[in-house]
Amino acid sequence: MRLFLEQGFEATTVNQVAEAAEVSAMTVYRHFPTKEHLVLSDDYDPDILELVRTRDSGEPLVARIGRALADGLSRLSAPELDLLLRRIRLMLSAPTLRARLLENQHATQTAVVAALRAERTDPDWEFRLRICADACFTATTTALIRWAETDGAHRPGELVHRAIDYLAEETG
Amino acid sequence: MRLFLEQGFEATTVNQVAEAAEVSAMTVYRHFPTKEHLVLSDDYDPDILELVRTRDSGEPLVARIGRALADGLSRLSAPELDLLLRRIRLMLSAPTLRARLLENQHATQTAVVAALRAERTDPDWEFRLRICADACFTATTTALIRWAETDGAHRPGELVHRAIDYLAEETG
DNA sequence: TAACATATGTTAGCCACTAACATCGAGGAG
DNA sequence: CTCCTCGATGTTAGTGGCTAACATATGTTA
Repeated sequence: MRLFLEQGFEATTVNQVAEAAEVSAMTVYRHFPTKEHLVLSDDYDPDILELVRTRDSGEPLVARIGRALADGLSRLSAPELDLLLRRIRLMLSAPTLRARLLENQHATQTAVVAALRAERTDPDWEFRLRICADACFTATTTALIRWAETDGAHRPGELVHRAIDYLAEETG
Repeated sequence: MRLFLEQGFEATTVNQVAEAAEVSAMTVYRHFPTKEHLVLSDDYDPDILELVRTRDSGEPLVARIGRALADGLSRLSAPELDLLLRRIRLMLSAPTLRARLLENQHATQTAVVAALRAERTDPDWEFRLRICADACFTATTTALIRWAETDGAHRPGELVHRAIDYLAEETG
């Protein structure tokens, strides 16, 4: 992270990271499948799933998933938020990173869908789930980007709440 | 496209594409910035923007953008749909392609936001726009994926309409 | 005909990433 | 204590995406 922030993501080679970590480049690749994974670890999934599962299943899906994500963010500690902020800034600077993040987000969305899939048996239930989960995740990401752009002024959980509210207002 | 479909995206080298096109690899790179761009051309943007702009600005945002996307898809000809279907299938098979598509989608979303930004001056108007545009674009993509998974059974425009409806039903 | 612009080819090189094999250290079996 | 095994690490060589620098050709304009 230090090297990436100092020199930029693309300008930093994996060899430099390996050198700074006092290991060989091969070792880096054994622990992180790609250079992007050095930035994006994505270990929030279990918490998110737990939050979504324990919510009232009577709520509309968007509220249920969206509020879960917002609440999850609200619980992060200051240092966790700090790391998150740095990651987002990096992400905004390197297109390949942004692409990977979107893919990560998609993976988490898939996990959420899998967790809720069994709740109903309507033929289109999974389709419905995917639509709503996607809307919530992209809203969250957009809120986080706004958070980074405004230099962490507001609380991220609050921004996500607002994003979900906007979505509700603009849906006829 | 032929080589990619025959051998898979990752197994096909740019050199092979160049050879099949009877040009040098360098020429390929001069026309397509990356290997992924050989699959993802993304020239629908102008049509989408036009459709969104000419819609009733009194509609809620999600309906406005979502219906525009659905209508745009409904207007595609059979060969265009065929190409689209092949692209989506390829995309689903190669993670790096999926990542790029999500990035493309984000670029289009940015264009839509830029087109509608001037309509209002509320402080959060752009934020609101981004949230809604994202929801509509991911819903469209999810609908298209479902379309590809069911082997083009339904009409894609219709699926997108349904996706937007679901989003409305599940937003409280 | 000459000058120029544009498209293409060639070569060499960087860097992310992989495969194959060598090495080394910690822990268990005897 | 010794030997063996196994897991983590290093080394080397290579593939393939992508770029830069320079050379060549082809068509256009003066």
